[in-house]
Amino acid sequence: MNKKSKPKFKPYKKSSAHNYVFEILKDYIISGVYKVGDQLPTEVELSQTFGISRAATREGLRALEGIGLITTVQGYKGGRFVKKIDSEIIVSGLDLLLQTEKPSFGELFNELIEARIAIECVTVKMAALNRSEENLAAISQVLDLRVDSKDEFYNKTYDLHELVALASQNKVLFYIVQAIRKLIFQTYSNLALEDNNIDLVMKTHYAIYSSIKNRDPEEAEKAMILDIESYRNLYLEVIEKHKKG
Amino acid sequence: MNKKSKPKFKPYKKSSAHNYVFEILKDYIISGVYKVGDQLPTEVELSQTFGISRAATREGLRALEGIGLITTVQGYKGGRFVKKIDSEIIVSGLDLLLQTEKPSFGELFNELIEARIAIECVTVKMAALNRSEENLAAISQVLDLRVDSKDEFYNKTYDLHELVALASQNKVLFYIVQAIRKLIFQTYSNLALEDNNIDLVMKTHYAIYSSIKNRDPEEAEKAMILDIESYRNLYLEVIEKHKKG
DNA sequence: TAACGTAATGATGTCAGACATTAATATGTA
DNA sequence: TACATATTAATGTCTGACATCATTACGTTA
Repeated sequence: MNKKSKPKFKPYKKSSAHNYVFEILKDYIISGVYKVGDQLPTEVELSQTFGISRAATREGLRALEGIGLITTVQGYKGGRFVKKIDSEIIVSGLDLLLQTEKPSFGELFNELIEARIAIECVTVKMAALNRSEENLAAISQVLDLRVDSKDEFYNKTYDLHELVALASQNKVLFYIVQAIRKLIFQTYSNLALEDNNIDLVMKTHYAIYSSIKNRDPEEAEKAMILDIESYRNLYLEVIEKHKKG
Repeated sequence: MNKKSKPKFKPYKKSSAHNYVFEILKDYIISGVYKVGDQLPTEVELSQTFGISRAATREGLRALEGIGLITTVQGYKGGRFVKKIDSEIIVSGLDLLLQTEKPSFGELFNELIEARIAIECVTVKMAALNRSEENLAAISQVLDLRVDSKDEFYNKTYDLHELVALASQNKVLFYIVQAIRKLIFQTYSNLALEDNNIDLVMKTHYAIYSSIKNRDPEEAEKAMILDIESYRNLYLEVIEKHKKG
């Protein structure tokens, strides 16, 4: 949003000042008055328009930062900026939730993989039934990408599963799939995967693609299970080595 | 935690003061130094032990409040208290995520219900396979509860689906089921459901129970679909009336 | 004695105003 | 041209005072 055409805020009445800042700005962001990447007014401007102190304003902004709606940049050309809302804001919460149970390294991994199998088997079936031509083209494009390194390969994998979830035409499931996958990769990112199974994974990916293309939910599910299970085994091998080494 | 045996914090060095407060206290809460319901030291105490100002301390606390880890109580006997971490911290994020797409009332509802069907069909099958005797007893107990009012009835329903998800023995799926259900109920809580279908719901609930008891995943899935679909229809009727009225 | 009003208490909430820090940019000098 | 320095505009921090809120304690009165 252009800073010159900024909206006029009403000064606050009830509730606390900091909470008022939080609520109002949250509404403005959600309703799109401030869009992704936009800079919010400065602390001083906000406190003036709200008619409250800078300290209270900052507390409200800090809460907004906490829920992941804005980021803060210090220095010249700094300020508060509206963040892109993506599945990340679920990931941190899900992580907290699971950590409170204090599961072991392997336990958590298995539960996450099981959850992936459970949900992604559904999304891949839905994708086979509901996918558009655009969905199919996008998936095909990712499969055709030239892969030069192991890392690139796993990034590509990342995209494929997201695109499949997207093709299910269900946003709820799409975000949940994303969140679980992100959590897995961020939790176990320290594990360096071997690249001896790349051929297998490429086969299963192609099987997923073609079953979606052929609108064959049963085949799609089988391929998805194979794919995720092969991932699980890849990781489990490394985890085993990790324990021994 | 007993306030008298409070941990000694190291004064902060790098990163910002408010962020230090946020990170340290978050760690203390996650690692269980401060447990659910415990009162944190007061702002003044914290700022003294951290060696920073009250203002910076408050900002850190506000961020902790933002992510839902603590609550603030004003007045005598007030203070900051550690909140119970439950699926609520995903619900708000998921809500934000879905709102950004600006779906219509009915669109969102259908996607949420579809997601429920997708995931709860899996959890109920897993429950049929993995449930313990304790799980079964808990479900049975909820079914036997005397129900005096419509509201009570729907609370009971709430418990049943949670218990089934719990019986799947997968925490990830359990929390996700909880989150989706909470989001539905909080988004559509203004809709007063008719009670003319209670008999049907009780039947499907019993069917869910007995198929879990008999360790019959196929029957369990069928019953679950019936149950959620009947819910969907209940709501859709009301939504239709809502549009007309 | 019981009921009610009021003061004390201890926590968070708010304020004003100063100065520190940070990082991009502009400027000046070798 | 390249490098060092000053400027600038934002957030970061500090201090110390006062306001508000909600529980508890107390004291007065019917």
